[in-house]
Amino acid sequence: MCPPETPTDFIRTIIQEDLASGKHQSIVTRFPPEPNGFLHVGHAKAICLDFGVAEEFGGRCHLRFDDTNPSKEEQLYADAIQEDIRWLGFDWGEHLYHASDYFEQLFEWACHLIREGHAYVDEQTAEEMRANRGDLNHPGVDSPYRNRPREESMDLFLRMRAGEFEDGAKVLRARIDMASPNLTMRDPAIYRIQHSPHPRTGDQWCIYPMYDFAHGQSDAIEKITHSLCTLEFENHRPLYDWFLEHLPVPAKPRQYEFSRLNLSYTITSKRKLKMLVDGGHVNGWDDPRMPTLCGMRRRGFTPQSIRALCREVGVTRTEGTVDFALLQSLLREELNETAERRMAVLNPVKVIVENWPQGKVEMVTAKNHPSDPLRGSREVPFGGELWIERDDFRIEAPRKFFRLKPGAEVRFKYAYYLTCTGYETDADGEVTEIRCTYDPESKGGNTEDGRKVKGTIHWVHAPSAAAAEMRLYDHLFREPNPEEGGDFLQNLNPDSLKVVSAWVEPDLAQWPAKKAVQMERLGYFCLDPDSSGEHLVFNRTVALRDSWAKLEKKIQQGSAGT
RNA sequence: AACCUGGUGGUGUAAUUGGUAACACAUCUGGUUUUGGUCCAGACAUUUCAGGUUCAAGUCCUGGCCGGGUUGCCA
Repeated sequence: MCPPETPTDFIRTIIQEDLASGKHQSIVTRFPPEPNGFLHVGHAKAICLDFGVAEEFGGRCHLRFDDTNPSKEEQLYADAIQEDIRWLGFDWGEHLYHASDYFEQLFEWACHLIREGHAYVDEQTAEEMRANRGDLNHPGVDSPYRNRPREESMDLFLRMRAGEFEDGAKVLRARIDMASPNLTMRDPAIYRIQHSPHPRTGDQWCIYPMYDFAHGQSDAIEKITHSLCTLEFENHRPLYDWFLEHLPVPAKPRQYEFSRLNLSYTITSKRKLKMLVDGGHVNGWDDPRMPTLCGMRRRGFTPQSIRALCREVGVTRTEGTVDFALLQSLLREELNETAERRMAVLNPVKVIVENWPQGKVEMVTAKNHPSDPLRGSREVPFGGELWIERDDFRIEAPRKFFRLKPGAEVRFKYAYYLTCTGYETDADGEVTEIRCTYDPESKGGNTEDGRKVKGTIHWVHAPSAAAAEMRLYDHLFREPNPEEGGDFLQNLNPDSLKVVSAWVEPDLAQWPAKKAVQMERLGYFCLDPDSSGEHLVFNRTVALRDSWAKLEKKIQQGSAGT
C-alpha cells in the first residue's frame, strides 16, 4: 500500500509561497469548461488539479461554465459535465457560476475601455481584419477605424447591443498594439455580434464577449487567486493581465499554465472525438472505447484510477505522452483488491467427464477473493458436462503449455483434477468435444498424495450456466500515436470491439450494476447498461496481465527460427 | 523567419536549491502461487550537445541543436 502522498509541483509550490508570504489568506481556483461537449480524460487532469489543490490547501474551487458562445453551447452538455465531475468525486458546493452571469458587468467594462480610449468599434470584415493583422514576421496594419472618436465607438457599441446590426457587421476591439510580436495583442476582438439565443440569458443579448474578455474578469469577480490552465493559453496571459490592469476589477488573479495530458492510443480533441461519433466509428459519446469520462465510466474505469493517474503523471510544463498502460496498471491495482472473483468462459468448448456419475451435480466451494477471507465464498455447481476455454486445450501443445492436452492432468479450479483421455473434431479439424476422467480423491483441487498439478483452469458447469454477451475492447487506434501518418481515422483499430457469446456461472445472472467483477484468468468486467434480465451484457474493463501470451509468442518465434 | 516556451532511462515524474541520479509504468531474469493473476527478488540513464566557473554541475554561465505553441468575430 502506498502512503497518502501529497503531490508537490510548481503550482503547489507557488501556492505554498503565496500562503506563507501572506499574499493570500486562502486560495480560490476554478474549473472553467465550455458547455459544448463532453468531458474527457484530459479534462480530468485539470479537474484533479483545480479541485485537488483547493482541497489540499483548505480553499475552494468554483465550477464556472465559460458560456460565451451560444452558437455552440447547450444545457445538455452543462448537465453532463456536472455529472462527470461529481462522479470523479469533486464538489463545488454553492459555487456554481457562469460567465453569462457577468454579461452586464462585462458590457460595462467594455464601455469603460471605450471611454478610456482602449477600445473601438471596427467595421472591417473578418477577412480584412485577418489580412491587416499581419503575420509571424510582419506587423499588423492599423484599422481605418482605430482612431475614430470614442463617442462614435460608444454610440456604435450601444447600437450593436440594441440589435441594429447583423452578425459580423461590426466588432469591438481592444486598442493595444498592431505591431506586437504576440499576435493575441494585435487589437483582439472582445465583443462580436451574434443573434443567437443563449441557454441561460435567452434573447437578452445579441452581442457576446470573447473568451479573452470574459475569462480573466470572471476570475477577478470571483476573486480567483490562481487561475490554472493549459499551455495553449500561455500567449494569452499578457492579454489576461492587460484587461485586469486597464479595468477597475476587484482583484488581480494570476494565470498559471501547465501541460495537458496526452495518453498513448488516445485522442483528446473535442473536434476529433466528435468526428468519431458523427462518423459512426463508435457508438456514441459514451461508447466504452471513448476517452470521455462517460465512456470510461461505462467501460468500468473507476474514478479512483483516473485520479491516481492524474496524481502519477504530475503537473509540469513539459509536454509528453503518458503510456496508456499506466492507467491500466493503476486500474488493475485497485480492482485486484476490490473486485470479487467469478468464473466465465468466453470461447467455449465442451468437456465430457467420462467417469462422472450420470446426471449428478455437485456443489464446490469457490473463494470470492483469493487473499481476503472476509469476502467469503460461494457454492458453484460442477458436473459431467462442462465448458472450458478453447484456448485452454491443445491437441499438440508447445513446450511449457501447462493446460489441457491429451494425456495431461490439470486442476479445474476449486473442483477436481481432470485428465484428458481424448477429443472429437469436426470436418475442419476443429475440436468439438474433449473427453476427460476425474480423480474422485482430488475434490477441492488437491490430493493427499500431494502430487503436483501445474495447470489450473477455470470452467463453467454447462447445464446450469447462464448465457451472456461479452464485449471485449482494445485500443481504438492501432498506433500509440493516433496521428501517425497524418490521419487518425486511418489508424482506427478494426478490432477495438469484439463481441462474444459466453457462458457464465449462475451467480453472475443477478450481478449488480456498477459492481466490478474479475472473471478468473480473463480480466475485470462490469455490467453494461444494455444488459437486461433477459439478456446479460458485460464489458471487459481491462484484461489481466497475460505473461503466457508473451511466452507463447516467444516460443513460436523461437521454433520458427529453427 | 518573430514572440513565448520546453529538453533527466523506452514512458511519466523526482533530486534537501552546487554534494555525486530516486520513484512508478513498460521491458527482461528468477522465485512463490488452486488465476501463466497477485506477491517477492533482481536487471536496465554518465541528465540534448559543446565549452566555461568550481574541490564538486542535472542544478550556475556562454553558445549551439532539437521539440511544442501562437497569424478565429472558438475556448
